[in-house]
Amino acid sequence: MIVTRFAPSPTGYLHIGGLRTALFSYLWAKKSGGKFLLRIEDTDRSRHNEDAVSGILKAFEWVGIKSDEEVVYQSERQDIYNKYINILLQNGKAYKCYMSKDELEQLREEQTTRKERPRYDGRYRNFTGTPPIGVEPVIRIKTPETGSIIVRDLVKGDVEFSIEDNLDDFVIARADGMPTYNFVVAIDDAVMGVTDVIRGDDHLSNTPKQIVVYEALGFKIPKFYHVPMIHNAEGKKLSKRDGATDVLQYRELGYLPDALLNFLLRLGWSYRDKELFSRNEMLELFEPSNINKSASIFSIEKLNWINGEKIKNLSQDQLANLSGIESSPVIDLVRDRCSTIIDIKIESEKIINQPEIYDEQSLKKHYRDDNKKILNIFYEKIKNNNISLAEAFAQVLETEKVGMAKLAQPLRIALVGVAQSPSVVDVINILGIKEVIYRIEKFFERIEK
RNA sequence: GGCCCCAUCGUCUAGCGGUCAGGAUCCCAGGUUUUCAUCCUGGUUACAGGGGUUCGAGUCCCCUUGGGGUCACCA
Repeated sequence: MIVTRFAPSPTGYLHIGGLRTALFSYLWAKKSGGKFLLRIEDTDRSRHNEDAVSGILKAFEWVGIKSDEEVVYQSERQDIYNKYINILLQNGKAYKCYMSKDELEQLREEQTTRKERPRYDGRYRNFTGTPPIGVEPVIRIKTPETGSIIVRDLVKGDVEFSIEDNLDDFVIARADGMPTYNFVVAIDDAVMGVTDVIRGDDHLSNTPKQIVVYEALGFKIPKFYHVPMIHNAEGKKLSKRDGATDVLQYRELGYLPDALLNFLLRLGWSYRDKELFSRNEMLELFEPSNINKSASIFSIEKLNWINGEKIKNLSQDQLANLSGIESSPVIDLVRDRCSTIIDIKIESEKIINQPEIYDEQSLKKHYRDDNKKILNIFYEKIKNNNISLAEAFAQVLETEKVGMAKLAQPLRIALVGVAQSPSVVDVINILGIKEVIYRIEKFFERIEK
C-alpha cells in the first residue's frame, strides 16, 4: 500500500506550490487505495501558530483534499523523538557534543577564510573525557566519514552527494532537547509508514541527511520524488509580490477548486495532450513518472481558461449558490462569457438590477440622434400597443429601415447600462415588457438631465 | 563561493535516434453573433550555444552559457 504525506510548517497560509505537491501526493496514494496523511511541522514552538494551522486545514477542506488519519502535530511527538535519540545514543550512532555556539562560529569563520567548506570537525565524536562545565550539549549523529550517499529520486534520477563535500555530523537535537528538522522528518516518515515522499525539489539537498538517519536506525528508505518548483514570471521563487499565492485567495477571486487543482496538476505534469481532468480522471491518470524535471512558471491565463471550462459543467443552481445570487435563467444566459464566479455575479446583476448609471463610452458610441429616435419609436410601440417585444423589435427595424445595431445598442444601454451583455433579444425576453418599459423610461429621464 | 538540479513556441507541455517538431493557453486575422469576454476557422512563434557519438540527434555524452535550489542548535 502506498502511503504519502504532506508536511507543511505552520508559518502562514497554504501556498499554491504546497497544494500542488499535496495534490500529487494525494492522487498517488488514493489512486491505488493507499493513504494520504497530513503532518504539521512545528518542532520549533515559536512556529506553532494556531491561525496558520486552521488556515491550512480550511484550504484543504475547500479543495476537497483530506487526510486519511488524524492530523499529526510534531510538537506532540517529543516522546517518540526522544526514544530514537536514546537508541542512537545507546548504540553509539549519536553522541553528545559540548562545543559551544561561539566555538562553532569561530570554527566556521576559520574554515571560510581558508576557503574550506564550513563543517563540524567531529571533535566530540569519540570523546571520552570529562565534559566542559556549563555547556548544554547538542546531540550529533555519526555520519559515515567517506564515500557518498545516493538519493534514488524517481523524478530526477540517481543523485550522488559525496560525504566529503556535503555532510558532517549534523545536530539531531538542540541543546534544549528539541529535535531538529532533518531528524524528525525521517523519524516521522518512518514511524507513520510513509512509503512515497513527494515534495519540492528544494528538499533534495536535505535528503542525504535524512538517509543518514534512516540508515542509523535501520529504517526502510522510502521512495523519493522531488518535484520542481513553481516560479513567478521572472523565473524566481513565487512570493507574495507575485499576487495570489494563498490557496484561499483563489476562492475569493472566483475560482473553483476543481479548476485550481486541474491547473496545478498540469503544472509540471502532463498526460499526453489532455488539458482538462475531472476529479476521477485525475485519480485514474496521475502517475509520478510523468512529472517534469524542470521548474515551471505560474501564469494565470490558463487557469482562467480552465475555470471557464469548469463553469460550463456546473448547473444554474450551483452557480447561483457559489456566486451568492438567486438562481434564475439569467445565469444560463450569462455563463458562457464568464471565466470566474465573480464574473457570473457581475454579469448576472447587470441584468437583474436596474442600472443606476450608464457607461460613458457606450453612450458616446451608440447613442446619437438617430439612435435616440429609433429607441423612442420602439418605446412608443411597446408602451401603447398590445404587442410582443419581438414583434415590436421587428416592426421598428422594418419601418425605419435600419440595421439591428441602431436599435439594439441604445436599448441595451437603457436596459443594462453598457453596450456589452448577452443578446438583447434574450435580455428583453427575460426582463418582460413591463420592466423593459420601466427601464427605458428611467433611462430617458436620467439621460436627458 | 562549494554542492545539487534544470534548459522545446511568451506561458503550460508532447517528444523517450529517423516527426512537415504535436497539443493547449495567450496573441493576431477572418467568420457567426445587432455588441461581446462566448462559439467556429485560420495564422505567427520553440529545440540556449559549441563540440563529440551515430548513416542519422530536440532526443545519448562532454563543455560553455543561463536559470533555480541548498549550504543552521529554521522548516
